[in-house]
Amino acid sequence: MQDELPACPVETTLLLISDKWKVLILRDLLGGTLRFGELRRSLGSVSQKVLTANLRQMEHDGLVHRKVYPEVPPRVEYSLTETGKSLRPVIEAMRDWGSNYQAERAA
Amino acid sequence: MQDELPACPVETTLLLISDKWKVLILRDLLGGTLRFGELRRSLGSVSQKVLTANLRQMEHDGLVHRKVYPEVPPRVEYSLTETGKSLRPVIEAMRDWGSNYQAERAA
DNA sequence: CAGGATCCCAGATGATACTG
DNA sequence: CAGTATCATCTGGGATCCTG
Repeated sequence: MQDELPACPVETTLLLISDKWKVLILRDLLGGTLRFGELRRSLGSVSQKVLTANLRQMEHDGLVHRKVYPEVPPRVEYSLTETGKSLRPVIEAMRDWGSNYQAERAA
Repeated sequence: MQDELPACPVETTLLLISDKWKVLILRDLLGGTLRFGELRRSLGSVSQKVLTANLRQMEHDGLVHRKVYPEVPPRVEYSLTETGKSLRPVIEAMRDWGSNYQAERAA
């Protein structure tokens, strides 16, 4: 995405994962490798264009690995790089907090 | 913000803090109470309108507390509610990760 | 199946002016 | 000082069509 990183670490993280779908892409790829179509469905309702764009950025940022199989019909698998996997604590923290918030609301 | 929460905890969290400035507002208010103007300056370059809108949503969502002093000139202080403070682990996780990412990039 | 190329839009953000 | 009110802008996102 950008190649100039903000000085603030929090802003740096925001720059890389603050788009609407990136966090959800991480959530799903943390479960393991997925094909483009599988990922698309697991996300809910992303358009191809947007999903592709997000994945390309994440690949460029070193978060996602893209593996193309020279087959017909085409097959492309996405997985997290080590850097991508290292975001797990962030996603988990969000999951935990969201879970508690939902519970509070129910009460 | 919304009153209907998504089923997924991660999405719930996203719904509440995914706006451009909210995470940074949290980052700064985690350091303690701030006046409107102070918060504005510490964020960098938000417009009043946007900052106000974000704070109002966060107040509605129970993350931020707004205290108005009946003085002239006006004085309004913002602080985090307990629910807001409970987001600290999320922000910290982002800070840690961003910090490491910056280091990796430098190398 | 994966994704490139276009056209289009809403909603978030920004800039400015005004006020209790 | 901390807003409110408007108007202008911009871009992420969506819908559709096409293709190797």
